[in-house]
Amino acid sequence: MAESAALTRQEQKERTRAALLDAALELSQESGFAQISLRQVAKRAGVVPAAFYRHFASMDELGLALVERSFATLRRMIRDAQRDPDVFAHIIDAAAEVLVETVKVNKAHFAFVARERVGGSQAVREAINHELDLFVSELAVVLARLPNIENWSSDDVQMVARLFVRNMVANAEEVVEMPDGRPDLEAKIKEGARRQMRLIVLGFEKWRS
Amino acid sequence: MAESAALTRQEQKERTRAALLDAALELSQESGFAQISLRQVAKRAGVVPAAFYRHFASMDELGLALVERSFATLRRMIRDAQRDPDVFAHIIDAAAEVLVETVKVNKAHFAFVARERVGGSQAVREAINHELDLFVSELAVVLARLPNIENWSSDDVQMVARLFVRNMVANAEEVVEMPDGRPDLEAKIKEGARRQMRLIVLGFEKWRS
DNA sequence: TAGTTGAGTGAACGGGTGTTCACGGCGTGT
DNA sequence: ACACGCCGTGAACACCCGTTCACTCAACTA
Repeated sequence: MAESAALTRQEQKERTRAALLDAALELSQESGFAQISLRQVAKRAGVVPAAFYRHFASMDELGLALVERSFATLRRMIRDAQRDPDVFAHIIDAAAEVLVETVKVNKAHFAFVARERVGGSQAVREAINHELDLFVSELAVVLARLPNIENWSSDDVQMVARLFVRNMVANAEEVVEMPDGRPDLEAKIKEGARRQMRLIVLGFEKWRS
Repeated sequence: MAESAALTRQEQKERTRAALLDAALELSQESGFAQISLRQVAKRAGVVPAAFYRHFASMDELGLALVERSFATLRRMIRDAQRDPDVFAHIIDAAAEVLVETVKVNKAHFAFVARERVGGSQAVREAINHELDLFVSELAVVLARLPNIENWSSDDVQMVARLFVRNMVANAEEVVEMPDGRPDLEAKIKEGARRQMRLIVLGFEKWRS
């Protein structure tokens, strides 16, 4: 059975674990994580159901691991975007662009987060909302340095950050629901996101308390 | 003829149907509509599983009936609010107030819509998103008559309506997730919704194209 | 090299699932 | 007063589910 190279015990275990995570993510795209079964996941991963327990104590635990993995890619998206000088120059156009593109590439992860944020088990829901709260706070720090905002109360900044993240999530949901190979729809979503953000930013100047 | 007990055949049937709908709504509050079973619903409704089929061909069909029922209460909320002269006078404060109060009273229906909008079966999801699109269009008609908006393009008006409905849905989700008997949290959500709407409205004046 | 460890196996269990079917009983139209 | 129609019944079916157990056998360790 030695295909490529001899695998150490640890490598093999990690590989199976990853196969289980991939299988679960894949299956949950079709019907939602909450409705897939341990047996389906094991089967798709090419493993007997009992072997599942060598890696996770329950489907809930696997779900939490998936949350972590999904938010890791989300954070990477933000980090990469901040490094790009074009993004800072035309922040709104870039944000819409980056959002749609990244969601398209990591569709499975975003679909998982969007769905399970409200539809999942209690534990998974709480984990996702906690991560999103962290995300709002991170964005608030960035926003607080913008010209029109620098002397707002921190409550107000937090509010605006929530407004943005909320819309980001909603736009991500739209991209996820979007059928493949429809560049027209994609452009429409991008344009919609851009205009919504511009409208919100326009309100910045006149805001008081 | 008999005033108290005797029920006509039709009345009795409708009563069982309603019991099934109520049972499903109740159970879906605890764990989500997609994870409850036909047998659980029948049991809670006080009926044998096979009897279910006298009223619905499948759980999916029952789900669609629930979507209809839930949006009926949502529409009633808007209709009632428009009749109230106070609402037109202080439109934003009133909207936040009405939203939170109505969601609190009809928690089950809003929870159902919020969850199944993204987490439900394909058919249920599509039905809900269709209803929400109708709702956006209705709101767009109302918004188009506002002073700063009256000569916007219809695309722009639709965009703003989407922004509002999106936030309404998100705020409704928050109220639904809110534990009972926490007037402080409730006030916070209300205040957050109010400020978000004010910020968006501020952008109206300066909007072009 | 011999012994230990632990990832993966295959079978078995008890229980919940959707769906079907013949049947009983009661409101109903004749 | 009678026969019909239809809602609800209870049993049966064939599945799929999560979980357990003793097991194998290859990678590791001493």
